[in-house]
Amino acid sequence: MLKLNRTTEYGLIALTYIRNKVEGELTSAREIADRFDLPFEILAKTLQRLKDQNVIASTYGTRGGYILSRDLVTLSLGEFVKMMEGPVAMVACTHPDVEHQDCGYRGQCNIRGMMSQLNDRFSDFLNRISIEELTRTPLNHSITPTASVSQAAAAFQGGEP
Amino acid sequence: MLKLNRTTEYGLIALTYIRNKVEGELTSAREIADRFDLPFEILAKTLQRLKDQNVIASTYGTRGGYILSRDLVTLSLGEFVKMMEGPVAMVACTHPDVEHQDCGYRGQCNIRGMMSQLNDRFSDFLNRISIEELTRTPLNHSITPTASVSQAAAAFQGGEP
DNA sequence: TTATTTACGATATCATGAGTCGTATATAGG
DNA sequence: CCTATATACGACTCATGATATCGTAAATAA
Repeated sequence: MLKLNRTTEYGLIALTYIRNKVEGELTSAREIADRFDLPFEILAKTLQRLKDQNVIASTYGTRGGYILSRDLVTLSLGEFVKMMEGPVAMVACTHPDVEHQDCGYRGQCNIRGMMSQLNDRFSDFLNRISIEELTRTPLNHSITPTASVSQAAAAFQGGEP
Repeated sequence: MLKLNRTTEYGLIALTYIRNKVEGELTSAREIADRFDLPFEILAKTLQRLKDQNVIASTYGTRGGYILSRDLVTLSLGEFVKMMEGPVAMVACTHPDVEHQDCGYRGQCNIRGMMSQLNDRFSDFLNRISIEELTRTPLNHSITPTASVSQAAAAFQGGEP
């Protein structure tokens, strides 16, 4: 179904929340988990991962927490997804990072070339979207039911599933 | 990892093969399964699905098989994936077709608006790619090891996973 | 009548995503 | 020094959905 992992979603929720904090204020995993009703352990791991990738920085101890440590303008969705989920590819067997995983059809696949091109275009699509853009909120820390969904429905391709 | 279903891949392999047949010649599921070493039952179902969606037409009986019945130029990857896998969305909960599946975070989600926009852009990306384009092969029925993979690797974003 | 084909549903298997549990380590504050 | 609150990290279980398999029906050419 081509959807993002939960961890990626949690990461975006967390980053959106953190980046809207006043400059210099720390955010704990507990705070975010409570605020958005997310499973604490998973969110904690997600944040640790973001810390490993130098997107956020951590402070140990009682009043510790996380703070933004990277310019989100230069962080693309492609890079972000890669951090969260590993190599991005619509078709795994053509992906350079996964190439050693021989799909077995190597010599008799008639779409490998096209799929490789498709992967490129897809990764290009993801790389043109910045996390800065994606973590903007109309209102700060917004709790918006978002009315724009109906527009989305209109723009979406028609036809029955 | 944002990858296509196997059925979608099988469908593309099949369509690529079928469209390169000489005009009017039928192709059986067995023929494709044998040719590309794919599980027959699944491929058969895939073809039946494509037939239900009027992409190909079927002929019953001993010398039966499938033939193209739709202009692939007007068939987009977005539409195709939807046929194969159901509603396309990077984030399920914002998708109009899936909206009734309340994710539970409705009132307290800070990314719903952005995710809805992302879904739109993603579906736009998929809709701009035609299946005609995607099922072209450099050589007919090509069995090509595709050298373009190295270019793909170069174009791909760098950094370690 | 038989071999070959599409058609369709039910079920089993398996991979992986998602979540849980347990423990270690650091630090602020009393 | 002690305790509450954090991050840090690994091992494990569980649920879901993708993938594959099985069985059977129906059509048609030879």
